[in-house]
Amino acid sequence: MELRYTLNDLNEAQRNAVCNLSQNCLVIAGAGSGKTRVLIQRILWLIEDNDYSPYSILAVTFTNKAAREIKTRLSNTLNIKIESMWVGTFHGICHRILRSNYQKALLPKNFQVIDSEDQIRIIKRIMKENEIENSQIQPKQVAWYINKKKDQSVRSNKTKDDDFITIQYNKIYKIYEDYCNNSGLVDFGEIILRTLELFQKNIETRKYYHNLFKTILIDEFQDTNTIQYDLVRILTSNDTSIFAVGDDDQSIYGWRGAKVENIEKLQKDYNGIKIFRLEQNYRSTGNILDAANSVILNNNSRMGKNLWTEGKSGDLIKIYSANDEIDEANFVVENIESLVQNNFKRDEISILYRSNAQSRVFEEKLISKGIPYKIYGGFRFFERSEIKDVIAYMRLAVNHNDDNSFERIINTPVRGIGEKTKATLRDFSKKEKISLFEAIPVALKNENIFTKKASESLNEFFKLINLIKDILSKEDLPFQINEIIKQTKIKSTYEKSKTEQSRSKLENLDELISAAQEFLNVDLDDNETVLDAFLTHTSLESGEGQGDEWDECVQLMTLHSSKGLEFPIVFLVGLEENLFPSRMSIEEDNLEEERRLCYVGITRARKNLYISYAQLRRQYGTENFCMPSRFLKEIPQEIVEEIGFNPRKFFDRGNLSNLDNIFEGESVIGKRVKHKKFGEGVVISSEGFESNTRVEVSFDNVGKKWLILAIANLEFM
DNA sequence: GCTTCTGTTCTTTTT
DNA sequence: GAACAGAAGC
Repeated sequence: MELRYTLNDLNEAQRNAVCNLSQNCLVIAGAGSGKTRVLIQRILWLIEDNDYSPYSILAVTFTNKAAREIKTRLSNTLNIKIESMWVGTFHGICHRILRSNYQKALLPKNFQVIDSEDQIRIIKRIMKENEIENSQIQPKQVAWYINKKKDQSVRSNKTKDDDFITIQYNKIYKIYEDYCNNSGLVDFGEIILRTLELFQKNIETRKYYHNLFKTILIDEFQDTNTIQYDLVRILTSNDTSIFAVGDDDQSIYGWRGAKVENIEKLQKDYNGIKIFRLEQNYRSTGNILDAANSVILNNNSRMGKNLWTEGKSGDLIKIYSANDEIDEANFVVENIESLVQNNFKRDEISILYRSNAQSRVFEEKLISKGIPYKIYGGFRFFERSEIKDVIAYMRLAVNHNDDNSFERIINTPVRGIGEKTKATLRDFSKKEKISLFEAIPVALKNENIFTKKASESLNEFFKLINLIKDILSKEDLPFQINEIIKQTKIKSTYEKSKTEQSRSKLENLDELISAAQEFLNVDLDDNETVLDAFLTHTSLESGEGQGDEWDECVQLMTLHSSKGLEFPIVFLVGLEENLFPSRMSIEEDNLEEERRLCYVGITRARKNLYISYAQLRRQYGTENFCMPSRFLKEIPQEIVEEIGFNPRKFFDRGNLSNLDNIFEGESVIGKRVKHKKFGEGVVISSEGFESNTRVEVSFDNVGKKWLILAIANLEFM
């Protein structure tokens, strides 16, 4: 049945925000107050009641998932070509703009988007080739530095050399920039920076988009970073209106450069902006809301807001004290089983955790009980090595300058081209100033550069890429991919090895073909082919929604990816110090963002919230005793029901008795201790302070272990 | 040049 | 525990 557009089911505050003619609006909306709904209704109101063209509206979301959701909901009401609407992430929108303006943006027509893994690979190679090998400089950190610079619109020629490290960073940045330019590659940060520069340098282009976009709507505004803000700024003319929706309490991407201050900046830069507040929550029970409110109250830097509900207080929040991570998973999965028996659907239940690595235990338990589940994020489909190999073949065939793809596949599957041959080829391409791929035929003309065997292999490879180029001009995408997998011998190589791993890789390759199948009826922009669109899709989208389309799955994801979603039942797991809040954030004193993440987690729940923590957790191969997260203590005791075999009673804790005396001005390192289970040993290091103190003990019989002093109950000898 | 073994290091979140 | 790098042996 087709839904009709109506404003009737909005409350007054929501309706005020949706229907107003002020040029610029800022909606500060708490969790569950109908934020997305307001955004969608606003778009509909502009189109249906104010004669806006659907294509004159730019709506920016934070994730692809959110963009898809908005598009789906709009298409239920509007009878138009939704895909052509400007709804997407900053990256998606900017990419689309770059495609149509590639010449002005100084990009080749077939430029390709690379993901963070590619970026790190390139940096690694650059460091090796330029002999910048120093234990203090890690590729990951260099990538982080470059991305940060790009987020501040700082090009490599504008960086400042502060110390030895930054000198090296800047040197790599410069080479990396040249490398990407020569290879026609664009990373995530570059997509945004290029677009901003395009508008800065080309007044005509800027004017074109000023005329195109009458209004700009931005979801999750608290998560915009500096360059994204600048981009919004440059896209607004005197006639453009802004509609920003955000919640400072849900700002959880500071580590990626997000600036909550942008909310205040917006109020300064857009004079007379009208502010609306949505504080009535329609999602959660009173108890869940109380928990969320009391946790977030511990943060100092807040704009201030208190969510309320007309609903009932509901069930108590259940907090389970697990023996270890396996016991925790048992608890969660057993409860899921009984919930499903009580007529809850599996997709109404979610398990939320702080780090991706935590998902494994839950997966194993769910599999053993035969409960379907779906994991969001984590290992992304398109990031799997076998998938990236196939994509690299396609990319190299499309763009011969793509040295990164070349390096990836030149010897995958193995064809006898080793380090020596590669090095010779690299030298040659550098000397001739041509790409690695184009260097092959030229180099082969010179006798005796390579061994006879290497020459043959290179020649074979050259022919193979040309064959793929030919394949890509025939039939459709699924056929092409299937053919590539065969011709490159990727398929036969995996088929030969009979391991479980190879079998799953083959399955993934099949999934890639079905992903291509779904791509056949995609809407294309100007200047774009199906192949272009597909290759972009593989780096800009994670590959969610692929494969298992059975909708009734238990939902597993990190707290970060849960933002914007809601579930009747939420299991919030791993509430332990050093895990959540994470060790990094404790060390860097970044607890407020971590607390906001907790707030996000709690407010995902509509009806029932289960929280759990383990007293012992195996991590990175060792056993660690853990302390309950400080966030647990911030939830009012009256709305909590503590369950579990051996409740830790974290509310009463905090008294360290005799241990305090031992610490008074004296180091524990070197002291001999006795543990009930592990026996005797020597303390070899310690970190943290007060109730957070952890010590590393080298036990005589069981080796080294990290223990939490407050819990381990060590006897000092 | 390829494969296998061993030792080392790094462990947060994502477009 | 996994991913990676380097060495040894084929």
